[in-house]
Amino acid sequence: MAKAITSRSEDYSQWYIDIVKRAGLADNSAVRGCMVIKPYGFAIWEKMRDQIDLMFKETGHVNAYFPLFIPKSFLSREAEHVEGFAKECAVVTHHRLMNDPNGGGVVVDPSAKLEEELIVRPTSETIIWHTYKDWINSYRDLPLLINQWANVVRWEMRTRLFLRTAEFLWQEGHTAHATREEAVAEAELMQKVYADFAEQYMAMPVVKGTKTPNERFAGAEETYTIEALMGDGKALQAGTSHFLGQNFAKAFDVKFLNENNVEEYVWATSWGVSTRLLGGLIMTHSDDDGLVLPPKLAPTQVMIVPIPKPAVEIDEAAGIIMKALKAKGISVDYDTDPKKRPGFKFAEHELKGIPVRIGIGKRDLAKGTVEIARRDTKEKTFQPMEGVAEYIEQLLEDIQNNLFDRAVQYRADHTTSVDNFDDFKEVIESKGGFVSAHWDGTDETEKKIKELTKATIRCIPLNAEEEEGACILTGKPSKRRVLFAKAY
RNA sequence: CGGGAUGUAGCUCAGUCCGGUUAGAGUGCACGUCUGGGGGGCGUGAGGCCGAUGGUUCGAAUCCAUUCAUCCCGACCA
Repeated sequence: MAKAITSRSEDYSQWYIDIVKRAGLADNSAVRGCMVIKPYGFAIWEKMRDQIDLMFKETGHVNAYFPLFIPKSFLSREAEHVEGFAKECAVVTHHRLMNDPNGGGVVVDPSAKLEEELIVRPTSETIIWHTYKDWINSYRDLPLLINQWANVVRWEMRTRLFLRTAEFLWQEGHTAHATREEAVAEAELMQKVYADFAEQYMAMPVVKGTKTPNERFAGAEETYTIEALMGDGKALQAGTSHFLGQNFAKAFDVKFLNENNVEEYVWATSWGVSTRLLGGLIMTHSDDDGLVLPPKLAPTQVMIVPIPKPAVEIDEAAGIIMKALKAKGISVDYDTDPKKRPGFKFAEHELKGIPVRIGIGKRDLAKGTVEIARRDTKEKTFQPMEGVAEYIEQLLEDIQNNLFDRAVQYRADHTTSVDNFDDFKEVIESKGGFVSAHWDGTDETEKKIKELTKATIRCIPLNAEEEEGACILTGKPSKRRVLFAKAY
């Protein structure tokens, strides 16, 4: 194993790949664009998933599961939707293999051609709304608040571990409502749920906003987004929530009778976050020594390392500490591997982002203390054995808060307001980050700016104040600033 | 789909230009040993149809052709 990972300043992209691989999060697989999520990476995903799932249930949603395959014809029911996804779909055309009569292994059996091809879901609006038609008849059937945890496939041209893979894991919520207002409220609520999760658990600050028509989800009337800023100054769309209007209800003929016995189309939302969040987590906190995990999402929050190796007194002290930590609901492990040396273990656990390390050596024990090292700042202190669990409980909270504060500060330092196009280009090209600027509200201007600078409008922030201004490109009047950035 | 590159040990790569016994290194792995407060030292060992196919040649990892795959940079995207 090489001793160091590529430094962030040297090659950010390679640094990211090094972290993912060396920390044991994921690997490339035999299938192009598809990754193997390794146990440690999956453990983090499980922590995230469990928490998000809890938050969904607290807001009244239930889980269900819909098929992986979607009849091809479903995709063409909603015109914009097919436009948005058709180019990147995997298609199942046959259902059987046979031995090659020429001895070349197995080949597709031409007689097993499907009557109608099946699409491997890139997202499930169509199959779900086809199903909802049967489930919804009356206003009493509404709202329908359903989520599913699933894998989806989008045949991307270029992939990156976690950030963009051909197959990825996600959740997709699909809700049906009696009124426009209620559906809009739902879409906004889920954006808030995502933002709360990102900030309180991932310690990743996000900007809540709406997408421009150009960046909107295919088939949506409004897309609410949470946008995070990564360590290289690029933005990451971390989660989206869509108000779908009546588009899917009309495409799949989903109507209900209201209280006045009048037939109406249903109003819809859909919303999702994916394993991409793991990429965001990595790029928000990690450093040149490896992964840095916020305590709330760390599979192991505390690692105890015996120095230099396990021994009776050390094992005893470790046992006492572990018991006290576990009683507080803190996950802790004791690294008893006799073959590996302390220095190796320190580096290894730092690489894996374990928030707190406790070093116990005989020298310390004689003084009744242990060494405590925090991952986020690399600071080490000596603490008395007495009350060490309370100290660590507080320390984990401090680390969680410090990571968030640090990320907020970074974002503040990398958010720039500009009022003319020269400054805009300069900031996008050199400093990066979010650029707050006026825009005339047109598709053409947005596309032109993207062409010229590669920056896109990440969102129209929810909290944007009304402010008279002039579009940085065209000089036309604008009522508020929007956030631009280069994005993943 | 355009542009660029690479396929040799589990991993990272040298060797290829200029063909010549038995294909190398580092790291990882196994065993032994001395160690032990920030990625240890020494010793021994296992591990390869040099991406695939076909050619040229007395002889191919090396030259030629074809092919497959992967990676990077673009356009597309959560």
